[in-house]
Amino acid sequence: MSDMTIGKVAQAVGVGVETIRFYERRGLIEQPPRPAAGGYRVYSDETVQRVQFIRRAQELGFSLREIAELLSLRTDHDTDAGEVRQRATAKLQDVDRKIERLQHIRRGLMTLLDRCPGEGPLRCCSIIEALEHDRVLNGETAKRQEPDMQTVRLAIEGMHCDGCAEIVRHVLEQQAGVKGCSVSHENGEAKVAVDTGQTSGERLAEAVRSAGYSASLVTAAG
Amino acid sequence: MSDMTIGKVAQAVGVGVETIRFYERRGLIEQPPRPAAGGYRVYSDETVQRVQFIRRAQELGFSLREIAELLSLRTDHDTDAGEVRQRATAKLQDVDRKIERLQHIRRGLMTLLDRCPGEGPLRCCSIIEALEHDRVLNGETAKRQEPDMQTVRLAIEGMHCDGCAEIVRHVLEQQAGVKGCSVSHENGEAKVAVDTGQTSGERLAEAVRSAGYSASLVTAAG
DNA sequence: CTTGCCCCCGTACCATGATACGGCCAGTAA
DNA sequence: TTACTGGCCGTATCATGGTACGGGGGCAAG
Repeated sequence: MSDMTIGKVAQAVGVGVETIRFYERRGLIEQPPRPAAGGYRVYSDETVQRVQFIRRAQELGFSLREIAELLSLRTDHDTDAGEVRQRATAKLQDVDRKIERLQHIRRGLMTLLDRCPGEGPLRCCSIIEALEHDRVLNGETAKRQEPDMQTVRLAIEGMHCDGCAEIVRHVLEQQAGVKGCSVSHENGEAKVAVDTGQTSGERLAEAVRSAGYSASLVTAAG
Repeated sequence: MSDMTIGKVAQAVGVGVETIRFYERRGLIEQPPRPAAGGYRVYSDETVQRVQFIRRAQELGFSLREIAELLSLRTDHDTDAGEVRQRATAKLQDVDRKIERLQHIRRGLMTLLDRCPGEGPLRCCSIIEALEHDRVLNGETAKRQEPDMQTVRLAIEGMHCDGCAEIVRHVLEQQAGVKGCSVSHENGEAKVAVDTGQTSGERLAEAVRSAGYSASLVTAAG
């Protein structure tokens, strides 16, 4: 399958001709010389492989710039596999950050939708109201240096043994802003020392819920 | 705090002057007329509110285009609050899709990193190799109709009671491709009926681990 | 009255990943 | 030979959310 025109390559990979040319301009693939005799450029199977490489790396979240680096690593025979691994790890962290950011957004939207009446005149719309007056999300922008430590109590159902309590403690301790916590399966309760500048009780409850328990904030002081 | 210059507005909200102007060009905020007497444009507190609205909505993942719509909804007094809620719901779904896509990417990266030796010459690099030859991700492109059902066994440590087993079962059942499963805390084991076209044993183990247990694939047939 | 900071305005530019257009030429089939 | 498809090439455009620059003018303090 060597000796193809650009259109064949595009078809083989399932992308547009313009896309191939775009990758050429970006230096991701080499443009074969135009035959001295004139006529069309001759592409080989190697180009197809390379474009497929690019597409697969894109599916993994790598940008074209990063893919260019991966490609040159691949060509450079001094490259250690650890170098590649390191990039993949970095990308994984990158993806994790994006996911975290989106989950942050998700929590904000959920909170608004929770409070929303869902119908009626606009002046009753809690969403618009929140956008007008509240700080909707509390992470990220609030880089407050002085932590605002509080103790939050969570009522947790579904813990059947100390092992469960142990797991809940583990989950809570992994949350940002949690400085310490104690969990008791006898009482069905967790006490969490938390910097409310970094997280909120509701978020902690959500974390516990996503581990498979039911959790709710105990609002009354104890 | 009315009667401010554009710079004051920018400062009050914590954005650049150029950003305000950009929003004006995009029709998100109205540009006050230049005084007939000449001099600087006079901005009011309302502009500050409006820019803050925009920023908050951005934090919730709305694009400027969508925010423009929200703003005009807000002005239009015929708007029902349900309209706003509907947009928020749509955005939530949007965010969920993005999260899913990223988690898909994440799984792909994890799979690659799992198999990766981490050092040595490049020809041993399973990551490069996968990009060269494999279909790295299996969702989305591979819409295989015929499921490839198998039974996977997981050895799980840390389940102290039936409640734990219950939770693990719940976690497993939420995974894509899982058709059914049984979990026993006595045996420290889960048997999962799974479509390996949609997920992998390692991914299931990972899911269990992220719920706070330790899990490993039982490779020997039982 | 000068210095220096800020506003005004239009335009250009950044990254990202393509897609589109127009004019010309190469190759091929009827 | 003619017509049609498709390669070639440079440039422009799209969406997204801004940032930057340059020339000019306003405004206030020293």
